[in-house]
Amino acid sequence: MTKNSKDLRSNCPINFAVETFGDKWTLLVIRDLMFKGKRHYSDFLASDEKISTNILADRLQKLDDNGVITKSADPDNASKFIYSLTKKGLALLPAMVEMTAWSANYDSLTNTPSEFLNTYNKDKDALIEMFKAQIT
Amino acid sequence: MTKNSKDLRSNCPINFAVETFGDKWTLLVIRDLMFKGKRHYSDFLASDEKISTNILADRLQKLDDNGVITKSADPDNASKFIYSLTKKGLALLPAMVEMTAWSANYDSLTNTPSEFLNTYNKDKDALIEMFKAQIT
DNA sequence: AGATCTACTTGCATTTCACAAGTAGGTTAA
DNA sequence: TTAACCTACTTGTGAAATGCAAGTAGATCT
Repeated sequence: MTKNSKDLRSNCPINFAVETFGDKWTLLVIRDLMFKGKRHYSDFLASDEKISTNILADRLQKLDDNGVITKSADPDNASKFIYSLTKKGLALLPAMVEMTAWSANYDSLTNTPSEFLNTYNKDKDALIEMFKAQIT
Repeated sequence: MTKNSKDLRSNCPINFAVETFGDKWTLLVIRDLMFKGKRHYSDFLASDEKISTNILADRLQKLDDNGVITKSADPDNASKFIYSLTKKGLALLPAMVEMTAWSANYDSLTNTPSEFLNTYNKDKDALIEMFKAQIT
């Protein structure tokens, strides 16, 4: 088993995306890292959607395996770990912004701030840069 | 149960996206409609990833229920149906393009044409318009 | 009219997931 | 200094989703 033989169903790029985050939970963890500044295990557990702890542990591990996030010791507390997006994870930002815009347009109950769509419609690149600058 | 009470886990836009296409198969069906011109049940069944027929029937139904696709009789063959993207489904094109670009950049085995990334880097809007024009 | 095509449904075994409980190491407060 | 608590998990068990094979009903081709 070499580095690149990951037993994908196909080499289609959309399939690669699906194999990376095509489930009910992974994208929510990425969202928490990207837009909500969450960094610790217990932060993710506390999200609105109530992810269960075994699923969270599994998804964090898989995201790490796939190079989307990294796990490091927290210098402020030896019993905590800090999870962060890698460059590869950060590169999902444009896709996340597009998904958010789509939902804002088609989900009548969405809680997307109206300012998001305004900026999205005026200057999409600026919106993406704004989020990028804010992610630590 | 009103039209908008869909029992979502939250009103987060990313969660809405996940509830719509967050599984191993739905995005592949959308891909086939968007980029591969597939329209009939048997076309989707024939994709590289080998979706099984009960899962395909279920996903087509859910996409129809969610207003992402429509199902109509085929005027050329009374035993066939034509599946098409709605406006809501077509609106996923920018997100699909971003996901494709991400995979093209980070999956060494992806079969994305190099021309895709060239055009994406030069003029993203033009790329999206090009695909939009091509979807019938 | 019989075979084939098309879009499914049904049944069953396997895999994945959700929920609850348990655990091991580190931290805090008395 | 030790007991309670915090943090990041793992384990067990039942429920749900999935995969595979077979069956079906209406339409079409020959």
